[in-house]
Amino acid sequence: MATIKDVARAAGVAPSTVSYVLSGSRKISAETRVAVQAAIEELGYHPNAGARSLRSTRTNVIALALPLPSRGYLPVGGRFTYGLGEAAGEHGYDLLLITAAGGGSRGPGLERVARSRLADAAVLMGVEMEDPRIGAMRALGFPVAVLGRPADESAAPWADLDWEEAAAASVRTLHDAGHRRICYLATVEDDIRSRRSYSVRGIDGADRIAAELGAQIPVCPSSGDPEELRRRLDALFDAERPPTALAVQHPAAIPGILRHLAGRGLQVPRDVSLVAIGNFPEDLGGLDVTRIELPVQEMSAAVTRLAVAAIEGAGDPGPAARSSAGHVLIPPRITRGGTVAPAP
Amino acid sequence: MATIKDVARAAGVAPSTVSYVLSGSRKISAETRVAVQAAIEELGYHPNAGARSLRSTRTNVIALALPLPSRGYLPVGGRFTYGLGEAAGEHGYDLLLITAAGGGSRGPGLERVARSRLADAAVLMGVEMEDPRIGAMRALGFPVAVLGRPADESAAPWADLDWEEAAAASVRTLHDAGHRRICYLATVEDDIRSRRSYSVRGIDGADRIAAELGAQIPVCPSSGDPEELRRRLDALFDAERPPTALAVQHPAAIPGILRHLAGRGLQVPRDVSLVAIGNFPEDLGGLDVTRIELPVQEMSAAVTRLAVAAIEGAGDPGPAARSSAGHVLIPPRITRGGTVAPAP
DNA sequence: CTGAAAGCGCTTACAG
DNA sequence: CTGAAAGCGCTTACAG
Repeated sequence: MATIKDVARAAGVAPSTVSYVLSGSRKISAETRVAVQAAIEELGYHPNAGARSLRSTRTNVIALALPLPSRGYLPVGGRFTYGLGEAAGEHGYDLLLITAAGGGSRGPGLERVARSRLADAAVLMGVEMEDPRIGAMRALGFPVAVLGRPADESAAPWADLDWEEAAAASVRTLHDAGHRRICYLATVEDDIRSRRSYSVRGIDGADRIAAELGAQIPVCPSSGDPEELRRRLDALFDAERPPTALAVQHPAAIPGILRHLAGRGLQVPRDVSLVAIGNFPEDLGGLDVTRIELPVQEMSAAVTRLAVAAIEGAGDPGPAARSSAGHVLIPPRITRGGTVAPAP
Repeated sequence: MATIKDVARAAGVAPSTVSYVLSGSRKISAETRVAVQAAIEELGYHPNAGARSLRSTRTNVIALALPLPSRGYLPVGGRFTYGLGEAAGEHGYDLLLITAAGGGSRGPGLERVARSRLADAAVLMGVEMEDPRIGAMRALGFPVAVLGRPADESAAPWADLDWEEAAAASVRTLHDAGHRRICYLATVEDDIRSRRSYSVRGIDGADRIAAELGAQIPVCPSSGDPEELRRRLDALFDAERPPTALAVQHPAAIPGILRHLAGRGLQVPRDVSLVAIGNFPEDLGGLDVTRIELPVQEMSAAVTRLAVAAIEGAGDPGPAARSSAGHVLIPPRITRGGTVAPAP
């Protein structure tokens, strides 16, 4: 593999000149610049990443700390990897994956990556309301950006769909259609128990809109086990005053829920209206559901921008600048489908 | 951040001794080993990745070259990232993502990563029968392992589900149930046109079993556009002699296909039998479909093992050893569900 | 406008 | 059993 010395020799200049041509941080005569670029092209030269990062303390890599997939959920993390990879690429960064379990025998991935300077920053996914990773990374002086909205909003820059408003808007849509017996089917209980931020925020939004409307909006956790979920639906619809509408924050379950309702002889939307919250377009496989989709591209772009800003601002500005770093709350957009009808 | 010098000072030894404790490549007295390990623990020391890779020409990173998601398919690449990340971790490697488009302004990702030694090897996904990436990496002396089964089977180590046999077994299952009008619904046409290996292998398997059974098994490409797919299904079932059974290699489309058949008044399996090929468990969202699932863990583990072997054997053994490197063909396992019944 | 030199933090022959 | 020294390939003050 060609080194900077090879390029320098081929171009008849000093290695440092090659470096300056590459970084553009010095004025170079057109003549030598052209010669250097020709040599680079000719030799297929790319700077050695290890040497560059050793010298410059920049790796041009962003680490992605994936959550473990919750039982019964699609591995949401995987769906973000494209969006994040592309966003990172646009800023000149590559993306290094860290699975929560990962690291093998080398210890917990995130801390190892931070300490060994394998990356310049980390994007944290599947964040919990009180997430220990944020404090840990801050203690190491390692920049992070959070995909999600933790309780302490000033602890780190973050970007998220506004799940509170998404839940509220879904319920409001159903309420506006005249429904008075609305049930909020929340995320799977594993996620609620571990206080994943989108779970908690969604439930908070349902509670908030209930208070606002002066309505009772019971919240029911979903289950990753399809059979268990069906039992809960049965319990709900076997009750004396069954709901006429559902707001559902468990995207992967939507097709199964629709099938189960049909199996009970309940037609959607004639007998039951439904709004889905936070699904990927593909989750529904062509089903025409009224929904709030997860804006993967927007979220990926936003959190990447924050990570890059955190890298570039690291050290320089005071802690004040770092904490008010930037918060991006993406407003939910509701897509009208065929699953909401006026209350019977 | 602590360096090897800090550790050496704290432990009262030379930096080289710390290095030897870390690598285990030299006998160290128990006393000094303990002292060094205590200092490492104390200081939270992790070796700087850049320095280490510069010196040792090993990064302990495997690059993952993702395919662009085909239109209408779930981003299959994302589903593999967990499996590959964990497998890599078990071998002491991290995973660096390269999206096909990726690299931003820095040029095509894979070649850049190879040339700059950001990784020790690459795993190639979404491979085509004649995939130019394989030759390109070979020319650079950069080890690869392929997730898929390209035409030139000796060009690189590869691991794949045996799609030919998967297709054949699916058709055979339907034939055994007495069906004589079986249609093979292949992958989306984009994938067929670009000759993605699983597309081609699947169709080859259908053709092979047709010849074997002396039967006509028409092959119909699927479509990423749900509406277009419905039109094709209509054309199929409006024909004079409509199929009584489908083998479907387009996992994401299964729920939509079942709904569309139901919409036409066709009951599965009473009127039409169906076998799904290559789906993830979550694709079906609880549907009880006779199917051959994609063995993500097995495939991930196998291709990672091949990548690691390619790294460790790089340079050392002759080209003979490299080309016969190792091919893992995973036999399909059929899971009986409720979508196959005897022919009417 | 360009070059020579130091040094980033490691690993690994070389020496004892 | 341990240490001193060279050097991996870059970047960036320092010098002209």
